Amino acid sequence: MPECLQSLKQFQFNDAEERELAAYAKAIGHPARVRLIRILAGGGCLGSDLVGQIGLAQSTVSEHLRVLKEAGLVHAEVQHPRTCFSLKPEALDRLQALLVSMRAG
Amino acid sequence: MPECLQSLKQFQFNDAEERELAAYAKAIGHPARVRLIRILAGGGCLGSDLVGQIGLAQSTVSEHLRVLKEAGLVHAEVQHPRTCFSLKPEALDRLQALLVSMRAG
DNA sequence: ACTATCAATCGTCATTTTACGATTAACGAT
DNA sequence: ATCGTTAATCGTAAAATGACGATTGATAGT
Repeated sequence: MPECLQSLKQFQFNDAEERELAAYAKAIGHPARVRLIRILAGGGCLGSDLVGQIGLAQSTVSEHLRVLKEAGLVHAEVQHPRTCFSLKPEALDRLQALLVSMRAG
Repeated sequence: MPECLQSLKQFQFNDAEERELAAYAKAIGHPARVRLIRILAGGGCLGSDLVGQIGLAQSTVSEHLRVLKEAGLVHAEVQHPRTCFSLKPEALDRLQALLVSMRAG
């Protein structure tokens, strides 16, 4: 019997929060998307000079941005033919809060 | 010309850190793994009562645990035929630090 | 030696993700 | 009306992921 056997306490899970955290994490879980966030965190937004900053095809970058948008981490404001991308800081706040609460529970 | 055009500043990227963050996030990016972490954060560790707590097959839970181990988030100590799983808090610390530094950069 | 137990691994399948080039849509400027 | 620019979308292909049941390996107990 391992001494590490936990007291089998009742966990009250919060499905919604768990899935929320997983969704944020999944969105961030790619180097290209981390870099995109990193750039957007650097202030304001900019069209797809983003494409230049990342060594990927335009369509691929667009797809990564779509993922980030869908996860609610990034906001896009179309001003044709450009689109302005910006970080949604409140989403990162939320993510950090979820991380903390997962540890403390 | 969108007023949000950023000053095109030189970003000095830290590839290694970006990939590190992405790897952590990717590992957390699944509800089942969030739940596993959540349980393990609740103290000590326990064999695969984990399997019971999560509505998935033993082999599937084992695979999720493997992912978490590989990402360095969880530690496994084998005491045959059981294995004790435990959270590595320093990994979560690191993750949180990376998140912060990504925002500030 | 045999059995029971538990986690890892294997083989398989369906789904999702990542990436690309090509095309399309939406405008501003000429 | 045409052209250029920019981002989204489409079509496609390769790879990775998630899930399962079945099998295996490693012990402790009988």
